[in-house]
Amino acid sequence: MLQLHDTARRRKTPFAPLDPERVTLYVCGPTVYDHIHIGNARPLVVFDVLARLLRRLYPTVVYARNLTDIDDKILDRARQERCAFHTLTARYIQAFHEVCRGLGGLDVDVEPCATETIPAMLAMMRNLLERGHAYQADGHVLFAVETYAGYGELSGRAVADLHPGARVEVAAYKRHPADFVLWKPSTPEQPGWDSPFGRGRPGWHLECSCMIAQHLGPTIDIHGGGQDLVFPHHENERAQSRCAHPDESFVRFWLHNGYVTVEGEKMAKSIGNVRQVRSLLERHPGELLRLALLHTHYRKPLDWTDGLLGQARQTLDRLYRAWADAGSPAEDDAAPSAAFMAALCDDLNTPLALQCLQHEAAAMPRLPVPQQPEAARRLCAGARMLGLLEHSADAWFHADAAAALDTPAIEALLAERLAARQDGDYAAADQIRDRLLAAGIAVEDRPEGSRWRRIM
RNA sequence: GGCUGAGUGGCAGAGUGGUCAUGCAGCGGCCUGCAAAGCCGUGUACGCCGGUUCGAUUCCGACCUCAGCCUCCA
Repeated sequence: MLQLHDTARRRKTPFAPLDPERVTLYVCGPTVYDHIHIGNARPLVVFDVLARLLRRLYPTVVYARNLTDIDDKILDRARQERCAFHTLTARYIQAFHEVCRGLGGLDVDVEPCATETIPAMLAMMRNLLERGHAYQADGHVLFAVETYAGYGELSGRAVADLHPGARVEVAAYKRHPADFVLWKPSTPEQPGWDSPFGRGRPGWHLECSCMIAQHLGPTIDIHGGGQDLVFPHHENERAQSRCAHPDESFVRFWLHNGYVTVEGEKMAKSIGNVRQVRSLLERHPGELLRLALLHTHYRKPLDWTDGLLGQARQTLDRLYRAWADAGSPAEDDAAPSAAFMAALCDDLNTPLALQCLQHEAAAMPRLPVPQQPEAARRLCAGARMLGLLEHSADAWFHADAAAALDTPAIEALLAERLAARQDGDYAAADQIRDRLLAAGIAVEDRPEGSRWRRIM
């Protein structure tokens, strides 16, 4: 049985989809104005694992992740770079897709863009205006938070507790300081869409509400995102969607992942410690980054350090080794162990699930040989739900990641070493081994012969 | 100030009202020409103060510390 921590209820709750034949999942995707960093990647990886789990438990899962491709940050950036906003977004959408591939198949079923959802946004605004939940002022369409009694329920805030203007001056045209923008006017040089409210562009919160309604339906099972989106983004989404569709609950389970810090500090451009996924992928396999992100429970803070990557490397090497020693069997329909599934079903406890895999890997050599392939298939099935063991062990250990020596050179040195060993010239053999080690190649002598692997 | 979350052994990180996390690092052993890998064994822990309890790291309360949010940052 699957249970998930729901932010609105503030506790783990047994999960059952509205329609057991069609589970719906929506995750807030990136605003495409820059390359994504490791903090952005955390929800992508976490909810990818959730999607893989759901796909195993239910016949159909529809997973949507949006691209916010119209936003003031995008416009600012495009102005700086003196290019059209869609040129900028096209570039970063492509970069985003490359990173998704690098992280190992962060595939979604639907990937809507905000700019393709404008008609639905106009319709929702008309709806909210008719119902009296929105008003027009100074070229804007604004949502009136005081018309929705449930405002603040998700984030646990009372409207009175908000300190509006704490960071940003309140616009004079707002009826209530907490009112937020659904539609804002564009100047002639800014991109905009013609509408009954004048030429303008949508507010951020409205985009997500409409993409959800259009692609998944008025009420979805799970909405995920980073913890920082709880307020105001998700609180506002919830308010406008519930007011536009009063008979619908909008989202049945809200899931939020914790923040990523770098060496104990907040990741920020001003500190200069932003870890872009693109750069990390140049130095590390995607599976390593995945494992590092899944090593901590998704709701907890995660501190990104070099030690974390080293640890992930150890764990993955161990899994690959155990799997390879049992013949690297893999079957698409193999089932993970019950313990592994129980861990994932308990609010996506990936650290515990990884422990299960490590147990299974360690127990493998002690099993009678005929049972080993089945155990290895189980291990692989679990690992692949986490997006791990997707390569062959050979490719994993021998990957040519800008190493000092290429594979033929390594094989030649190993042949030379073997000859020295056979001659009893261990000094020469050890010298070659040291040379390989200095080049990042570890050698293991096994009964059937020497084998090698790249180390970090 | 308000809201939300977090504080576990040298490090990372699960879990639990009273016997085990696990991995890395350490130590001892097996294996090895020596290593590596693997295996076996082994030590160290639950922020602080109270309360409930036969017994609390686990439940309750206060406190301390850290992080995030408080109008558009995953």
